[in-house]
Amino acid sequence: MDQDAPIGPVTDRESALARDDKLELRVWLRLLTCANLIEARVRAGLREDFSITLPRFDLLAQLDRAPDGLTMGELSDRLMVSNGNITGLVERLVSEGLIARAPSPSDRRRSRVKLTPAGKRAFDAMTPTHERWIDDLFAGLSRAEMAELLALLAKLKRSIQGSGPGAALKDNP
Amino acid sequence: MDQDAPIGPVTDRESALARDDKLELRVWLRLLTCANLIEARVRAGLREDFSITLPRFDLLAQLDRAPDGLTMGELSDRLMVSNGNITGLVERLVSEGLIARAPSPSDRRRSRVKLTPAGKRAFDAMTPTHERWIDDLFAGLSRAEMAELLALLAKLKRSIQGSGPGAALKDNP
DNA sequence: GACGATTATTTTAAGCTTAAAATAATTCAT
DNA sequence: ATGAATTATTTTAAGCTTAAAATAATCGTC
Repeated sequence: MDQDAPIGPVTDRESALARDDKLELRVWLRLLTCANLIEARVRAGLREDFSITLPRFDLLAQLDRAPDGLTMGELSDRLMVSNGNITGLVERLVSEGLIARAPSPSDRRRSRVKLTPAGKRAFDAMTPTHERWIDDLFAGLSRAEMAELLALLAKLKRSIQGSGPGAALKDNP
Repeated sequence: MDQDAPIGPVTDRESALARDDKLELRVWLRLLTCANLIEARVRAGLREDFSITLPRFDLLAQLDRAPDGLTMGELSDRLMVSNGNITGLVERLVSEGLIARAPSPSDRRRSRVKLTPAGKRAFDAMTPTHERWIDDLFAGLSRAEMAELLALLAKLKRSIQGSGPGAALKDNP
């Protein structure tokens, strides 16, 4: 028996943090908790309703937004996973007939990956349900709160990208 | 030929979303982007500076906050991973000598996992550096902004837990 | 106190993920 | 043009992760 239904008080990574801990750490752990909770719901929904995994869905979603297809490297960037990861993921989706690979004419190192008609159809069948799940998960927030959250996350994203490796040697204006 | 410089603008999952897309989806994807970026930094830092993986560090961190140790199930809840996952993670950390398992005297199904002195020492050696990484990543936000973000994420967390499976049959006040 | 239901954990099979090394094609400065 | 450096991708080995089934112990009830 699996016991993964989070009924009752959830005791996650961040709930146990004493309240005098560092603010940065608390925000990070709460952010991680939210991301994990949402991801778990979406993953379960995709499996139960569509028998597909989250990584495969994410890859299809990227291709759906790119009518001309994407290279392996572009997929790796957008999904924020290692390039070696994409190789296997693409292989599995090709063998399922949901995507197709074609060598790039100009650069023989590259290949371009596209949705097949079947892949497009499969993705379109999942989108409305997926969007409903997300809407439900955010139902407790007003549009103003979501906008505020979006803005703060944008600032955080810039902060992250401004720190770390190469922060000093940026050549951007 | 690629217009994407290695340092230049990052093209991740959410950057490509048209701005008329649903607000909920945009917040979710930006949240995911931030979580992925932070996780990647921490993962790389732990590997480079301490030769440890993120899951192992996370498990040690949970045990550090639990002087009396935790059961396998408690670890699974707190780290928000499957119970089967914990089995292997604990095995590896036991074989490294960083944690120890002891059968629960009252319930022979359970076992209690604790940090060993070596594990405590190893974790204490990593903590300050880890905290510095997090502080750096959040350096672009004021304390007020972090507090606001923390509050919005708390609201989101409640929203998530209030939706989904069993939302109607909650027995909590 | 026996028995069905519940709970804690492990096992299994498959898939995901990473970092590092390897392969192969392109670019660039001679 | 040649060769060094760069870029795109695959391979490899190890580890992580999940869902589902299996095992085993406890609990509740009669």
